[in-house]
Amino acid sequence: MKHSAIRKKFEEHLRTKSLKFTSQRDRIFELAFETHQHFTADTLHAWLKEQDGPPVSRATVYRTLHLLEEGGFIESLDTGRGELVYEHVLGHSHHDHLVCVGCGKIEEFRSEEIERLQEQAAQSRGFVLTSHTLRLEGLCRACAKKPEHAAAAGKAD
Amino acid sequence: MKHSAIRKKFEEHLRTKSLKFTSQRDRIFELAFETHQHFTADTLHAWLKEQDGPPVSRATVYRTLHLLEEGGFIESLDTGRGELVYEHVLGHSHHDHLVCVGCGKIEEFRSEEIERLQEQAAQSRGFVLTSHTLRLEGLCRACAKKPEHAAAAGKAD
DNA sequence: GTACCTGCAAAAGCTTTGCAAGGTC
DNA sequence: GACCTTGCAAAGCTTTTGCAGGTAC
Repeated sequence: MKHSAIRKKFEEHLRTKSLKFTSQRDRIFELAFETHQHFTADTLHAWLKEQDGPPVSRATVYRTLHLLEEGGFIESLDTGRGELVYEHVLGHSHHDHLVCVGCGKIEEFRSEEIERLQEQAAQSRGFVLTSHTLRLEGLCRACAKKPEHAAAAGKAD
Repeated sequence: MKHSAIRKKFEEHLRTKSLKFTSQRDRIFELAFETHQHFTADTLHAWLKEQDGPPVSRATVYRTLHLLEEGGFIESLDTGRGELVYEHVLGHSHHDHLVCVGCGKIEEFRSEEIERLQEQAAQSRGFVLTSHTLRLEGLCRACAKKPEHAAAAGKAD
């Protein structure tokens, strides 16, 4: 889906819920869809500060992020330590994450087979799936080579 | 692995790191391994309060939980909303989670095939896996029947 | 006796909320 | 003009930390 189409969807979403299209929401939306990185509310807030426009409060960032999440425009996943990370979703198909515990890098991947097996596992237990999170943790190629991480690569204990 | 063996391991772990075996640690350890549920630090703290013994501070609960996690006795997974949930691990093989978004129930499951595919996906991207988290979200059989959840089961909106 | 531990209470970090002023439709 | 939004600052949560007294070894 193209950026302009997604943007239309967003405006439409706001209209549907009789919400206003404000400049703050516009800027937050744009940043969320311009980046190809995962970001936290705080990161996005910092990006806004770097921009030319007037400052946007942290509260508004959080509120808008919720709005976008509810609307299915972005998704949150957590770093594991009390912080939510967002990524845009529309125009960007579903995928899972490989997280490097050495450097924090996040890679995305997708396996149709895993998706299928998940569906199957859920069904056999009577669940109707709405979403899932698969997070593989380990060391990326670069970190696995570093001596200080050699131990972690060898064991699971 | 039997409870007594796990307990020995725990005592040994403490000794190895020249840490003391205190009554607080003992009680926290016991609770973590007695339960078959997932628990938060706060839940465990509440369980301690219900017991006959003297109260144990929240700080100690957190500290001991970290200790147990480091030692590989328990694992944490997050609910998705700023709260860590623990479960014991030794004497309890690896598994993934099915979480009901309707009632919060957590079911465990394991699929060898998914495990294998994960390994494969990681390897092909140069990652050495240390752990993973697979969390399927949806509605359990009971919740899927409830009218207030019917919508969620059908759509992703 | 020497670390190490504990409890308390305060602090920290992320996120949410109440309220009055301001913007959108 | 009505209602939704914003910003601010304060509060809410879970988790962490400094310190003084207590405990295991």
